[in-house]
Amino acid sequence: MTETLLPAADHPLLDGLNEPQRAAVVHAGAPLLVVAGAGSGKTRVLTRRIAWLISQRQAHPGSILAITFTNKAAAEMKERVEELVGKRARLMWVSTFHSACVRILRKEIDRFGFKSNFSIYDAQDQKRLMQLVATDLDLDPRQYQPGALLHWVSNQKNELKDPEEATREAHNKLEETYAAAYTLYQRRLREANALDFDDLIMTTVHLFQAFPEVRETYRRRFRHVLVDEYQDTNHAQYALIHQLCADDPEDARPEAERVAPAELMVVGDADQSIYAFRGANIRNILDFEQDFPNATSILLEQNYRSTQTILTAANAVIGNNKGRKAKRLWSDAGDGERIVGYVADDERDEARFVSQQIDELVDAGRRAGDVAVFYRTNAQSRVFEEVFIRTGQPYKVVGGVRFYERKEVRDALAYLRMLANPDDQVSLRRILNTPKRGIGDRAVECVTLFAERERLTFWEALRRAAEAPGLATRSLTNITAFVGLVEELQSMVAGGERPDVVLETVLERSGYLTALEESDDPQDATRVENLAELVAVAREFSDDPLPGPSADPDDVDAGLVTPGLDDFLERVALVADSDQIPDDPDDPDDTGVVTLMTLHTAKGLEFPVVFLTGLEDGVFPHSRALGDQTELEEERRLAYVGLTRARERLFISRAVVRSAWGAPSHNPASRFLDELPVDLVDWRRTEAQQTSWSRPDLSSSWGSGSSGPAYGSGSGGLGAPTASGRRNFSAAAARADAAAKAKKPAREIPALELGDRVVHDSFGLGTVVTIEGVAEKSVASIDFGSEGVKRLLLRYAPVQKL
DNA sequence: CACTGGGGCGTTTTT
DNA sequence: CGCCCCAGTG
Repeated sequence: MTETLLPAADHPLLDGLNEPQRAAVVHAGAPLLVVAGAGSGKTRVLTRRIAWLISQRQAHPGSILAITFTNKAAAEMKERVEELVGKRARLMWVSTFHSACVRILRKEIDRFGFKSNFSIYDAQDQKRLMQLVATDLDLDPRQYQPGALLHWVSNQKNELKDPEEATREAHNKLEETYAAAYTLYQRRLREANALDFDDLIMTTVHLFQAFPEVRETYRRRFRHVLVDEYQDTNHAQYALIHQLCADDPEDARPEAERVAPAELMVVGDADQSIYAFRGANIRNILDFEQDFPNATSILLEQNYRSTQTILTAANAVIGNNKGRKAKRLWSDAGDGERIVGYVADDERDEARFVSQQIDELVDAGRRAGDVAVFYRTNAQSRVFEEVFIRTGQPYKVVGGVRFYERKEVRDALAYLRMLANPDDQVSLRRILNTPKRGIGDRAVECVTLFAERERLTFWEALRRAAEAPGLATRSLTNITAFVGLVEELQSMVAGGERPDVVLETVLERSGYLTALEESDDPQDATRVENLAELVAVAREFSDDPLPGPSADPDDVDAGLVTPGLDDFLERVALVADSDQIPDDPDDPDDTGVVTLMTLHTAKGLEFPVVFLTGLEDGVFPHSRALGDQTELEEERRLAYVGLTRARERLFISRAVVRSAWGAPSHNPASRFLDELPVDLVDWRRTEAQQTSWSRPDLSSSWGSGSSGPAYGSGSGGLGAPTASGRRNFSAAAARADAAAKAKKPAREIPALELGDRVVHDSFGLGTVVTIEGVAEKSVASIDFGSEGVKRLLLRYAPVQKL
């Protein structure tokens, strides 16, 4: 199969590539595994290969399917390929597994009795639905928590097991109950014309299995399949790829008549597999050569990202994992600077260290946007935020409390989802009485019973609520009004109105916006703003044409269609955390902001300066992984991912004492620290240098070597030690302490006015929204941005006017 | 029917 | 410590 034009060695698409990279780009024929170490230029290889396929091997762009991990990665890849080969690139399918499956399912799922406007249920929707299921089955909520049930269900789906199979395989009471919950859960999903995340993949695979002609259609269509981050695929995703790209064992036709399978290239790095907890199967990449006979592999070990120091450290750590394929990253960028280490007294001290280092870096000419701070769990971001606010360091947290998880945003989207798919029970129930319109639990109960008896969907039952027995007249009136409202809105959607217009109308006509505006809860002002933001998102989305389903291959622009409500909902359902990363990188005018994120979110990214924080046993590696070799190795891979994000400078830190939910605990150093070669790390401060004995005032209350905050000379400024280092404190003592703290200043009440900027000891920077009362009794509502709006009694609140 | 307050929980990581 | 659920009251 290699009679394809031998690459002219100087072809521009091969410019600046090393030998294995070139080989991957021009490879033709057999399935190819590219084992791409961190920073080895795999994105470059992927984009160049796609461009090569199109321009050198005459592949039609529409015959290319490229799977990436996030939508953002997909958009970037598409853009880069477009730069190389022009607008035709738009016809490619570059997307996540989930988006690709949705696209297929919208077209084909009617064969399974779903309608193509199906809803996509996220974690919260799933939980609600599972709660309904558990109630229906009379399950003891303590023994069978929705979360645990869903976890089990998710595993079944990732293994492609439908409820029947799961039921057959249940061999004890527990499993039988789980299987029963799975069965009913799937039935409810179907009734709601909804699929959850895992269903998107599983259903597509089942569709291909049940309808060979459909599978055949896509096998014919996709001549080239490329999968990024292959180490993080689960079994269902593997099966999907296999259906598209392996020889079809069920195809009985003679060899000559069969469609040759697509050319497959997967790219990945087993050392960066960090999603086993959600079903990713590291075996997919390790066994690639068995799964796809006569596959070849190419190893990319030269790293173009980091200094050799950073790579040596990363190699050393990952080397402690058993049974991995040998791979050693190297760089010719030189050693660079040593890694800087710091042992902090507590998490606050750690954050202060990070902040101070960033200051120094910025003074030395570094952009704040070059810096990222990583941590193991989202909760750890908080103290960094507090300190950054105090020091005036602009930052951005990626992930955490997400925009799309806010109550008001979810309410608004529930309206839209219910309009697009009236069977969507979860969304419908959510907004039925939001804002309050006098349809309470009693009424809902009546309608539910009526629906069950008459075998109607919940929506149908609402429309025929007049026939429902036991419904109060007032409830019926309210329901009728609601049904009228919905039908009116539905006609808008049916008329093809733009998503942003629909959204605005929904917010107006439903009274949702008015309710928020009239509310005296100060948080609701922020909610109005968030909804305005959502409208803006919808508007931007509506303005941007999408590639249509039946694009004419020869006229790229003819294939573009105006996005509809379904498209908008789909986009919103499938966004990832890392899709929201500020993408400034090289704007010289913009010095950017420090980025904070979890290690998981950091995958696939790189930063000139990286702070890897919280390196403590119990934090990272996480306590739940400590007793389990497999999980510990996954944590180690996570460490490897973190280390290899750094281009030039790497800082590592830990805190001796860390307070988790109010209670301080003393954490030993992370075992990963012991795995770093000692000569690579410049420890600016070690545990031995801590001055824990310097606080005689606390000697009576320290149980086991807790050290109070000991500030570096001169840098203090935080006054007396707080209670954070103490342990064994009763709640009463803590309260008394807080009271004393509040009383102590006996300070005057700050004279605040609307719009004043203030700083609060724990909420940080805020803006005064309202003022009520006078003197001793004056209460201000202050918007603390990500912390929300707080009502504070100014006499006590630790706020200062700026 | 709506709201409030107490009590009991629990936390990894996320497409 | 903060969230969510439930019970009791206006």
